[in-house]
Amino acid sequence: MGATVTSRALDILGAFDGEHRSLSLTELARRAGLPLATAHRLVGELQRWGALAREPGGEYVIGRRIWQLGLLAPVQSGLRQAASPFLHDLYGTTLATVHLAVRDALEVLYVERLAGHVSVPVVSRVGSRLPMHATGVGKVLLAYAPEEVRLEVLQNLTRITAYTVTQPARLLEQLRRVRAEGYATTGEEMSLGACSVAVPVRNGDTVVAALGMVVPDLRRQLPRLVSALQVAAHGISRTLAGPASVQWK
Amino acid sequence: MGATVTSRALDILGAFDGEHRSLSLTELARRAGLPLATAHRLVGELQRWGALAREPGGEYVIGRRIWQLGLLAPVQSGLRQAASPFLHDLYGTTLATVHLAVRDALEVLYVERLAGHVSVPVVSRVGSRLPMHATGVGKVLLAYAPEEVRLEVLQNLTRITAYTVTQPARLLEQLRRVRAEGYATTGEEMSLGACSVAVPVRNGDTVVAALGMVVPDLRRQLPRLVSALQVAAHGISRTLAGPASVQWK
DNA sequence: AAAGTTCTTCCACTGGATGGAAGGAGTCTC
DNA sequence: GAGACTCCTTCCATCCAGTGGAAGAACTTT
Repeated sequence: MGATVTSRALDILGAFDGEHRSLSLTELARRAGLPLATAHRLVGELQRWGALAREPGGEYVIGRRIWQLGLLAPVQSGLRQAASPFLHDLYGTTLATVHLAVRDALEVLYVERLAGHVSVPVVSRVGSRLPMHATGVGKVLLAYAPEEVRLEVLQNLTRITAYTVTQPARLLEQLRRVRAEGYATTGEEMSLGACSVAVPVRNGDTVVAALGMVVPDLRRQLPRLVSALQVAAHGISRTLAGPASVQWK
Repeated sequence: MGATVTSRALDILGAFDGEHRSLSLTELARRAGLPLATAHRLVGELQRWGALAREPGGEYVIGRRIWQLGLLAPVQSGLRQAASPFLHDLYGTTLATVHLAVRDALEVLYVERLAGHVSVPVVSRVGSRLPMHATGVGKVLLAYAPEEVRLEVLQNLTRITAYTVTQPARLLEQLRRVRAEGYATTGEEMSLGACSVAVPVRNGDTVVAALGMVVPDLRRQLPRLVSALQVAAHGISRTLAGPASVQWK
């Protein structure tokens, strides 16, 4: 094998995801790729600490202590909190689905999402990951990502809908325009019936997040949406750079 | 020593808290009680997995992966989501600080909190823990906790303000009344200038959480607040019991 | 009651974990 | 600008915590 103990414990935690919020010991062992006895021992220890909890039915779920720890992550305590009021304003004035996302390795990680009943059905959830090349926020983040990230992503442009951009050259051209014009758009590239616009959120000079909206149709209202997004993005940037908040250092 | 590898890895994670969101390797090792070399190795592994992240300055913070995992905890995905709209309604009609909390071992764990600018300054934050005997939500949770929990808590009634109830007999009497009347109150027992009311939130027959509000003065408006809280609590209960939501099993 | 599950415990062997020590890489001090 | 800091990284011989097959307990199903 050659697996460290820590990596095994982490594999157990990694066995949980949006589709698997509660797992029996056996499932957990199988998904983590560990022998039952080993999983049993590790799971016991994780549970005692509070990383996992056991439901009445005997199944394991993520524990409160992990939830609590997660609240300390900078995504949550810095970015998310700084952005929250601006997202609400945006949502209030447009009533479209609003997204805040960061780049995590080669994917988009959704940090916050506001969606009304009215709005277009969207795939993303808070905490979920999507490919960068097919989402508005993803294109923004990719446009400002380090060269090597961009190259790697361009090598693997998987098709999701008929409109997904899968030619590296075409995407590169789009990214160039994102940098030039300050916003990105998509048209049914991730899911049919959904278009999106997104703009960068900066902290100082570096782009730290992207702010986007999803609407059924862009054509008519693009300029209006872009400026609304930019106002909000600037607000977030100012808050981030601002009075070092309460929670920095 | 006799510490398992897993426990050491967890000690590292446990070194982070609300007052220590970012730690240098040395601090981390000291707080976790580990030799530097050991901490270094474990921290590296945690970072590679995404449990920790490294800031530009070289300090470690909780990583996005932990944040993401935390979103899967039942506290978050079941209770918190079910309660959210009702909390907003409550807040909207009263403009007081609103709290949702659960019992975690012998303490109150705050799951959600809405506070306006207007409201009384309060100690609690989302994810923080406070003693049960000095908070409204705590008294509710204690009143419905298993006998053994109650006994243990009663043995250690630390004084926080001049008004904190520290006599076991007096607290027991209060808890009896909580069960009889369906709500609990506090008057400056946790922090001066703040009073609170709280009611239980049930899932079926069992009390799973407490819903509370903090106000500068109770006298005049108690009945009004209690009924508002109860309406909201019932709503939450119904949602919890309800259509098994999207996210159960 | 027999044949399934899934979970828990045990224990002799072994390879991953350990941590003191030495060596970088900055930063401050006089 | 040499010396004294602090903080981080790497190395490796020793050893103890981790391992996981197997047996058995606790259920459920047939």
